[in-house]
Amino acid sequence: MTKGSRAAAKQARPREILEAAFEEFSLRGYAATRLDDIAARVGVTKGTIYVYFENKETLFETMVVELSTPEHDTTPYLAELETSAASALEHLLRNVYAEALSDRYSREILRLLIAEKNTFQSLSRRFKDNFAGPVFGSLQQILQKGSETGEFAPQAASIDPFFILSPFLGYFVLDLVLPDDSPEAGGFLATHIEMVKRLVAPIAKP
Amino acid sequence: MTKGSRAAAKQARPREILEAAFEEFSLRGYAATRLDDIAARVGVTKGTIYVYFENKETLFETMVVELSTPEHDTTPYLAELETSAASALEHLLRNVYAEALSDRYSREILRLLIAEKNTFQSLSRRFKDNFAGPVFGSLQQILQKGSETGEFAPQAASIDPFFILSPFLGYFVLDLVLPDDSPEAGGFLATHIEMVKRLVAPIAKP
DNA sequence: TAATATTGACTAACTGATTAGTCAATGAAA
DNA sequence: TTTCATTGACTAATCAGTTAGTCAATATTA
Repeated sequence: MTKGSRAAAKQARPREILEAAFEEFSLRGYAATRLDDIAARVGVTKGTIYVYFENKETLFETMVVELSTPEHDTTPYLAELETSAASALEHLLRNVYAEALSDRYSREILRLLIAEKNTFQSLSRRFKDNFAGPVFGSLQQILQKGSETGEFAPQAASIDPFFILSPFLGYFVLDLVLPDDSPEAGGFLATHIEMVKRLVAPIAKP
Repeated sequence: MTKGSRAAAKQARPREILEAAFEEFSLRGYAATRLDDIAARVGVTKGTIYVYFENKETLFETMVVELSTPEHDTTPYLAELETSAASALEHLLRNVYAEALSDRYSREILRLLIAEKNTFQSLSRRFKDNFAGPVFGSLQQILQKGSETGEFAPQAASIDPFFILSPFLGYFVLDLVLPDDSPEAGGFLATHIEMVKRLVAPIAKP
């Protein structure tokens, strides 16, 4: 709980509550989380939460929106695409992994979105619009351009962009469910890049 | 609700309750599901559930165990491995997809396991022992054998078996969260097989 | 076959615990 | 002294789990 001047405490309060909410919601899920526990984690009482948030539902939705990574910026890849489609592709993959691994919140929030998909459909839609959509779109452009210039095989343009990212999502989920069994991230990324390059490469049968 | 002779009704009751429990739990998650709603779906009252199941927790765990696919039989792949590592690999992938797509329950149960991983860790362990473990083990053997016989590149033996399956898991999860955006399964599987073959193939740079 | 006794799956109404949400009172900062 | 963020006791609703009692199906007897 933030002390100090009243103004400073009040200003810091919403973020403190959101972070405590994240811990509790990700531990227990939406329905099983008690607002009293969130309040206790901050060091205040439940009434205080209602000063800053309308109700439990709003608190949950705000937490997801505020703590999950904002929209993924895809302009760097498209710039790089002028030089080399292969390096734009590699760059995109490295960034997606880096972002997911560095972000303390996004993995658990993805799990919450999976868990609560029937209860909070609007959040899945948000995820799609802000993250999945742009990334898939850029991938599509990279595949298109690469196959046009002959850097990739012609068929590369018709690969579903999601396929390129699917090992990443699979890794993410395995690590969520069975963290002890998930391979080390660096090696996994290296294999992933290798596999994508071979998949889009012009044919050269042995 | 099953009618007919008392004996027949009693005999069918547990399965009816488990199927109703599946519908409610997968719709709302463990904590938000009401036993009254499960009972109403069967056409009985809550007390009846307690004739057959000890409590809510036991009902949930039994539902997952009874309705999820039993252990995956990997012996066919290992037999096929004598002939061709590549075809054993393809066969394994086709079977994993076929099993996941044909089973009305397994996709949603996987989602529940992801959602409840902190609450029902024992179920994740079961999933690992009965499904993930055997499949990863067979894959490991296929990669090993293929690289020994020269059918695959030498490095194939050091690929993490999970990597081979990761696009499948990614597909599964996307389809769970954003069903409207997931590619058609047949095409996805074809790309997956293609990519795995290229990944393990002996090097032949263009 | 008919009358009667027994069984046990099921119900309905209940209890007790839990928890989202409210609000009048408080007390510390300005 | 005034302000207002915070408290904590409160309500109302929800829901897991319990149990005394019911009644239709079956078993038993005559």
